[in-house]
Amino acid sequence: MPGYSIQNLAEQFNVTPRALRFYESKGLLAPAKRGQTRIYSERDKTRLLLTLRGKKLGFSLEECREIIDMYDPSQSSNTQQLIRLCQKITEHRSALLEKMNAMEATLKLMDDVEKKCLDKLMENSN
Amino acid sequence: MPGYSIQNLAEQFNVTPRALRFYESKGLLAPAKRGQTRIYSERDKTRLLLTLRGKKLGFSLEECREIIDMYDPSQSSNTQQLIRLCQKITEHRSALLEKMNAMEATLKLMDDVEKKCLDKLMENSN
DNA sequence: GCTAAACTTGACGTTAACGTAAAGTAATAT
DNA sequence: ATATTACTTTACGTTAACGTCAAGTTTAGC
Repeated sequence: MPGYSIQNLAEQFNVTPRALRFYESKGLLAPAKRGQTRIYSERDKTRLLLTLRGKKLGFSLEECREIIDMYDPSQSSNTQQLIRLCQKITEHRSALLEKMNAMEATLKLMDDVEKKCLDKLMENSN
Repeated sequence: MPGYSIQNLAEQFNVTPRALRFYESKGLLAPAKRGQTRIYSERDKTRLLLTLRGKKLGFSLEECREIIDMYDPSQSSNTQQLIRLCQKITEHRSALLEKMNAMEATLKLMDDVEKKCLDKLMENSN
């Protein structure tokens, strides 16, 4: 019997069931239902992974949904949609590259501070 | 006459004066005052840059403040504090590296989707 | 000296992303 | 059969990060 319970999936990703229901209400997940009970598929699991990944990068849930929906294979698209998708990817990529730059600048700063810090520690131990 | 007005600094970074006052209330900025009027120094400007950089990476303002305060040169520290700073840097770096991983995975995904997208477009044009 | 523009301090409003509590149902264990 | 446990929906509460007035003050131009 495939599929995960809400509690199970929540534990796998270290989030609360409430969060999963909330993501569903925002259109990020769409679990099947046996009666009232939610059953999460591999597709849901993947979308959850992508959602949390997006969050970690500072995207809003709305932005996550836009991205994930677009990339979802179930969107077998016509030429117009494919072109639009390519455009969107370019867009999203440049947003990511901006973040990448910010990240590298921050890492560099950290290295500098660490270096100065270690230097001072050497002095202090003289 | 050195220093920037609130409006000027806000425009430089494309944020609102309200945001700058808010950041000040959260301890991220500490502009001088000529009477009632705020005057922002280069130090304030740098701290603002770091704040916005942190935000872009998905850190909260509180986290930004913690990081920036710690790295601020005005914190000429004793041995204990220097050791603590080194530890914190290591911590922050691993948080950043996690984000970096998420970012690379996302870029990879984008490349894949783009490739499939272009393939389909080729088919469609046959 | 007066007006308009830019600044100030409250204080309340708003959106996102959930938390939490209430009240009910359904499956499971004893 | 009943009690515990896991699930459900509904709804109000909360925090972060500002936005948006309102009401007053200070500075710059004429």
